[in-house]
Amino acid sequence: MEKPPGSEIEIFRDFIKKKGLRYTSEREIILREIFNIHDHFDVDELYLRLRNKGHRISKASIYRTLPLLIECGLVQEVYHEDGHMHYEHIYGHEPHAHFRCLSCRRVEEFKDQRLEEVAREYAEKYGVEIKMTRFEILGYCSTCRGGEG
Amino acid sequence: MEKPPGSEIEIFRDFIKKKGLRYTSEREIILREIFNIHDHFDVDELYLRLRNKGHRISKASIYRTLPLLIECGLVQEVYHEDGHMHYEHIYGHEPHAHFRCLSCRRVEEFKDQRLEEVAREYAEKYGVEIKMTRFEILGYCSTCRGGEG
DNA sequence: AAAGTATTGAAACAAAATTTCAATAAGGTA
DNA sequence: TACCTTATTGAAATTTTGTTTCAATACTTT
Ligand SMILES: [Mn+2]
Ligand SMILES: [Mn+2]
Ligand SMILES: [Zn+2]
Ligand SMILES: [Zn+2]
Repeated sequence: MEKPPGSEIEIFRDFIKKKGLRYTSEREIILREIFNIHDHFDVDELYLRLRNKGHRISKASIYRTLPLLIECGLVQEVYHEDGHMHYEHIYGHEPHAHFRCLSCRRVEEFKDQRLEEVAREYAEKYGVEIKMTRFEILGYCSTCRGGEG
Repeated sequence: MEKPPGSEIEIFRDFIKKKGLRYTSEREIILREIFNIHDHFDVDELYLRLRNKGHRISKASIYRTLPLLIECGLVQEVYHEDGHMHYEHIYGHEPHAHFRCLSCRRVEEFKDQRLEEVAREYAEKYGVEIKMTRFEILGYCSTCRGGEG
């Protein structure tokens, strides 16, 4: 086991400091809430959760903070659906792929060693530096297939 | 070699008919233009190409036609960037994955047998019906890595 | 404490995508 | 062919997502 470099809070604070930015309470509250959501989420859901907890953080701040969290590798864009992006926190989770049902919209996660292999080999062969990979299967889940969907 | 079921035009016409819709000249012109674009494209680019050829087809019609082309498997959403979706025609092309450079925005295609294997095995194991798969590597290309990007 | 600068929320703005609606055209029937 | 029914179209309005502006404020350094 490798020792993890620290909590998401530490990582984010260090990242923010290293960029010469300011570690504000709004940024930390957004980060904390994202790591309380153990599911895929969108900006609206995050905003409403914060509001319901009494935080008065604007959507503008959420939209400004998300790219920072993505840049430092704590959060990922997962998929674009219904006209907006869906995210997830990834720090502390193993890489995984997604199956999305086009009918009921259910999203399932799964792991497969080979996906990282493919990416690693591509990076090796073409000399690119990988920031992230994304593998999605879109189709109809066992419940929905054959139905009217 | 399997005999292909027909040209993209035939496939689209049959699909439209089977759905009880009407095969209009606008829909065919959009389809033809998409299969003239041998690259990833977005709605605006497609619209301008049509206009430059003298076709007066509205963006509304493009936005209405794209989901039909996707539904019948001729076209795919490739990636969402700069606030809008990017597409490609896929009929007649082997499945492929994409590398996208986060700095110069270059997009490279590559094939890997294993990706379809992973999807096939997932489908088998969980009884889902695959409509499409998508594999992306995001990172920095050999030119951009190390640079200011 | 003062100066300098990044961040914030609110509102204005920009852009993407969808919807509305009257005119038109496709496709079926006589 | 002429006629009928109904889906489709373009243009404009609308909705929604995401970005930018800007004055107030908070952080950081001197
Ligand atoms: Mn996930
Ligand atoms: Mn491609
Ligand atoms: Zn389903
Ligand atoms: Zn590059």
